[in-house]
Amino acid sequence: MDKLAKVIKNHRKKAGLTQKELADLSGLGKTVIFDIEKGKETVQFNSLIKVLNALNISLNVSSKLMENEVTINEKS
Amino acid sequence: MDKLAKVIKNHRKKAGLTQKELADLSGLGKTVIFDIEKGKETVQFNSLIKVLNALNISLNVSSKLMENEVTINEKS
DNA sequence: TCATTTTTACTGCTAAAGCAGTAAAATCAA
DNA sequence: TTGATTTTACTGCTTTAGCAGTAAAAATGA
Repeated sequence: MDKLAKVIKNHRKKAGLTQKELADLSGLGKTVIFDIEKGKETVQFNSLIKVLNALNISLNVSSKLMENEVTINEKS
Repeated sequence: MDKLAKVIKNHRKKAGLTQKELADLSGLGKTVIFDIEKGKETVQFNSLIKVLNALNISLNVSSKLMENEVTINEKS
């Protein structure tokens, strides 16, 4: 979860956004952005998806039982 | 989100688990398992991770800004 | 250095997620 | 078909995530 936090913070920085700006862009409150980047585990999956979409980050699942990886969110 | 629901349901079936069994295995209530497989978007990220770990499904992020994909949960 | 911006952290409050219990509907297996 | 299992769906109840507001700490930059 900490890894995800770092990825998100990194992308936000590279996009030149403040936490507040990312919050507005994602349609969320600033608190959640802060919490996510802090690595808080108990956030809504929905909130995470909104942030990932705003930052154009793909979320994928894979396993030994699957031939191909599957992308969960729709932004590329 | 619907895609994720199908992946999870599929893996559960292949593992020969009922929703209740997966719930216990994940340390969650049966309601959440049902909700997740129904494609409910407003579930705790934490809950999802627990289910994915129980089913040995990797959750990964990727983007154009990243060279390599990053795995979020620790189970392979 | 000093002012401005940003981040971190805390506060109640409100909305809702998660829970077990129950029961009907659906699925499965003998 | 028939009985047992599983899934779907709904019920209150409890816990808590998310919210804005505020302010201190940290970072930025002129």
